[in-house]
Amino acid sequence: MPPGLKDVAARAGVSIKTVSNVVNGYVHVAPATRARVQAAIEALGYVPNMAARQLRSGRSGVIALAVPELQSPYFAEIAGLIVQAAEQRSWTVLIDQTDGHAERERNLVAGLRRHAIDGLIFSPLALAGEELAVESGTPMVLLGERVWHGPADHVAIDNTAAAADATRHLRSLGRRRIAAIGVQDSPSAVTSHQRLAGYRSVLAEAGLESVETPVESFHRADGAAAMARLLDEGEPPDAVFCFNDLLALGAIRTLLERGLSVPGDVAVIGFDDIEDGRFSTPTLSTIAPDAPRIAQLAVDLLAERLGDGPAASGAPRELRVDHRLVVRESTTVG
Amino acid sequence: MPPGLKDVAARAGVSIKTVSNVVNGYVHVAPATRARVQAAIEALGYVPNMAARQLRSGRSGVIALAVPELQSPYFAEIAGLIVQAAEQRSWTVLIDQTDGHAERERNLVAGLRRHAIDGLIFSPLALAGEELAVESGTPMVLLGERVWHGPADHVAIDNTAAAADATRHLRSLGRRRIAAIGVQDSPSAVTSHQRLAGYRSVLAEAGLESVETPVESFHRADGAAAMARLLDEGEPPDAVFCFNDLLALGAIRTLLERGLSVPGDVAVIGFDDIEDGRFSTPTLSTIAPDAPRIAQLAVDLLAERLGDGPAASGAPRELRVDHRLVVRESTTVG
DNA sequence: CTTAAGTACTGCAACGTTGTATAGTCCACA
DNA sequence: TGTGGACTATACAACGTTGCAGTACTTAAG
Repeated sequence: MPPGLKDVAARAGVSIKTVSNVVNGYVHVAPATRARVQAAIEALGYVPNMAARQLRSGRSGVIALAVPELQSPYFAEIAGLIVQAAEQRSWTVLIDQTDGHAERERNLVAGLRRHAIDGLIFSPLALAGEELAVESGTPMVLLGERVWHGPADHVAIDNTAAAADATRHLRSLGRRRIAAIGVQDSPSAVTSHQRLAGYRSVLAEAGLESVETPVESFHRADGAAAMARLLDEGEPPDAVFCFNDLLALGAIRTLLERGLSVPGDVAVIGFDDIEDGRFSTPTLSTIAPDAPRIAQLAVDLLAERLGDGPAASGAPRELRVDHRLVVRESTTVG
Repeated sequence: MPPGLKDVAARAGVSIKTVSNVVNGYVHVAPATRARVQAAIEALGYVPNMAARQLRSGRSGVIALAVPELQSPYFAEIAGLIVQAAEQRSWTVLIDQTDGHAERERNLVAGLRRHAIDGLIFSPLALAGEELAVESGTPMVLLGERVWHGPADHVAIDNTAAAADATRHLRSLGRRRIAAIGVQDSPSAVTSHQRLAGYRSVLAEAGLESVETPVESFHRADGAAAMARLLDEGEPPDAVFCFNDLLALGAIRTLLERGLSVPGDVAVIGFDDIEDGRFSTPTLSTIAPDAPRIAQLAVDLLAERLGDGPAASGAPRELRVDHRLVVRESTTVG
């Protein structure tokens, strides 16, 4: 019972199509007619029916963003930024939480929502490789490392280089027993693998022994538990590179709980530059990816694929985004 | 070009309507026919077109959740929980970030997306009172205090009582100069007003002077700045009640930076029980609302309004959710 | 043997929108 | 005076789905 073009047309004394033309800003409408139609629109409070529009055009104006979890500040930040970037194109963003479940992610890639969304920005956690390469008809942009030569564009920082930067920074403090927290075995844990590779390369270069601590997931509790294990078994480290900030905050918690000083006894660096790290005690050194740029590029890339222009169907592209080392108290001695 | 009922019908040798009947689980379909149709559906990979369905039925299967910002861990958590609760009813949740802009919130309430969503769960920040009372045709559930006798259901904890609990806890430590951080003047800042009321009531009861510190917004940086002002001007407090956990974490940061001990010199309590507070140093005492229940109730309430049952159009209801005091290191002396 | 009720299936119209085709008017230019 | 073009407006047909009405057949009851 909300008013449709029909009702507006009746009130303005014109045809349905003329109202449609006014709504869509078609140029060849007489000013007087336009004014009359506008008035009718205002009066009735007409709002275009998106379902009907989509049915005709095949476009919904909705893109989906799939992230492992919103609870994680990094993903929440990315989500916020992507919503903002999408707004410039007057797209609506449907945020999908996969919880890292492979099944859920598979459904997304298979295009279960095919008809409802125009495109997908996807930060996979459980899936990698060929599984992502399914061609679903819906344009997709991947966030995070390209893991296979699938049909999708992707945007990412150079994880390996960034991890090397972080490790090198710990090295530059003169630390000799540098541990890593965040190792994951699963072949799909690409982020972990790449950060581990960066870490290893620097240690190998320096001739230091690598100390690798596995985690279940990348939350504070995992970091705290991993740190506890590190302290209980064998020689304790004098520096730790955590594969994200949450792990680092958990690790710091354990260290302080045990009466150790950060960075005095153990220097800690994280990865992501979430806001927590700017107000924690000690404040957290970290690798800061250029998140606003990641969001902007992801949306732009999707826009190109969605556009009817020539760029709509080129080869998948790989966009690298800058990162920088942010030194804070957790690695500042003296 | 994705297959439609038409294509399935052709392949199975039945009418379009029969396919529709199979898809919708209509009972009077011969098993043999059903099987044939199912096979055709599988073979073609048919997926119902939601736009067309919505056009016919008026229902989209999408509800919107509007929160001030996803960056804030409390809202991120609520969002995640609501998505889960909605999933049980196979609803999709469209998350909308208002950034606390009044204009954006007004648009939501006015039903700008009217056609695209079946219902709205709304956590208002900039709007209050009559402005929320607009009848848009789309069922709405409010999160947070009922602020006016509008046409919407709402779910909330007893903010004032919870704030009183927090303040009483500080009082029970024997503290005498108890400050509040998070005061906001704006008439729409209902949350702030209610927590302030709870705080004041306890101080008045105890005959203590109330020390009220205003903030721009509820972020860590605001808490840090407010704490700094509190320390610079006048007699420093020996306890602080922050109106949310982010403010508290910011305040703690400032205290530690200045060499004060928490809770030794100043005890600090927050509000929301976000994960950060469980791993910060010191860990943060707080008021924990029953967030899963808030989410579940909000979705259930919306479901009732959306249902065609008798409960669809009763008087607006007000649901109270439990909270509890969580004591951690930031208020544990000795 | 008729009638009623139940089962299995089909056809048509409609949801609200927009692209295409078309028709009429008015002006300018040769 | 005719002809092309720009301008204004309209009618019609789809997009994919489902509600309703209806057909044909089967079974049960009177």
